Amino acid sequence: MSLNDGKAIELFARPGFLVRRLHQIYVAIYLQECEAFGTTPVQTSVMQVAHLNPGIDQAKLAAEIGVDRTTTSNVLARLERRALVRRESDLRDKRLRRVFLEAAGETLLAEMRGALDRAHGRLIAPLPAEEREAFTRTLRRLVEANNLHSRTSLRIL
Amino acid sequence: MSLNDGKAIELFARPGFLVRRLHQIYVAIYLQECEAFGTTPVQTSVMQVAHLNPGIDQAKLAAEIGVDRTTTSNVLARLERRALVRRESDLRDKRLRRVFLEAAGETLLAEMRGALDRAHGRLIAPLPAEEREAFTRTLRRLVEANNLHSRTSLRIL
DNA sequence: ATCCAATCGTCAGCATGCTGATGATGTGTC
DNA sequence: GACACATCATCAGCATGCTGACGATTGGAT
Repeated sequence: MSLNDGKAIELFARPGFLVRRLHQIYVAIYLQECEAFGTTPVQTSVMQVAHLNPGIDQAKLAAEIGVDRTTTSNVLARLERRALVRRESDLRDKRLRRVFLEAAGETLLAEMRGALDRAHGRLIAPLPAEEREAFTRTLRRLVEANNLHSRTSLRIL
Repeated sequence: MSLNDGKAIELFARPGFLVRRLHQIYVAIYLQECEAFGTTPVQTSVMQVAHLNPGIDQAKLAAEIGVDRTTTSNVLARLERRALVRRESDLRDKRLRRVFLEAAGETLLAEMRGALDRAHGRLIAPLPAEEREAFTRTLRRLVEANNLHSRTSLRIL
């Protein structure tokens, strides 16, 4: 049984199955390209959001990347342990913990830039150059249209 | 900050980020549609492969769905606990544990058919009907081309 | 016959993700 | 001012995924 023998067609015609597998593949590619940095894809997303939004609270940060608050909290704890990120309780609203990217985090993010570009590039490299942009746009379209289906939806204005 | 304000464009132009998010969304849709069955997407894939290949060993089953042996072993243990699946040691090659879908598993799989179709359908429903097929084909193309990048590659003849 | 390399299943350990629950805090209403 | 309700962060618990390691077994080479 293989990709090409009829029996497996079932699974390989399923967009949900293929998306799971493609995600898995992206993680593998990322880990190859970013091995030297010891980070994960989600950790990188968290740092990017913290870079662009210094002082954002955890719940808003979670909404930016579409990960629930619990997971985000855990990811931040790991980044904080490595001193890439800092969390400060808000003095006015004591429920909030505000997130800041530390200097070490800024440096790391800058150094990762090339590896990150390569990782994303390799994922769609098998497509003809003229189809890559369209594929990414279609992905984005599906993500935006289906956004509300998952518990922690991305924030959309 | 939102999907549309320039700052977030960064992440939303990244195919890797979008694939992670779309996978997350598919899981959420699956769990809505298949809530009554108490299964996960991977458990369903395992059962489908066991249905089509009675007596397949765990390693080959893992390769069929692109999940590593350890995870597959855990998934099978859970399915076995629910008596949906049975594992038998091979008498000739004692390293192997052969997997069989139990009658209860066959029944469940049959009952899930409609919900599964709906789940996969909803994922690509936001696309114009004439683009859905092409999108799924592109996904498959990327999965096949990048297959070898992840540790547990899918078996390809 | 004996060693060697490969394979299989499992273990420990870690990182994403989810759920439901809880405690602390804010906000709005009356 | 008191009360209900919402929001934030975290906890426990579970399911996917990965890595590196291990013992058991197999098959091939010598």
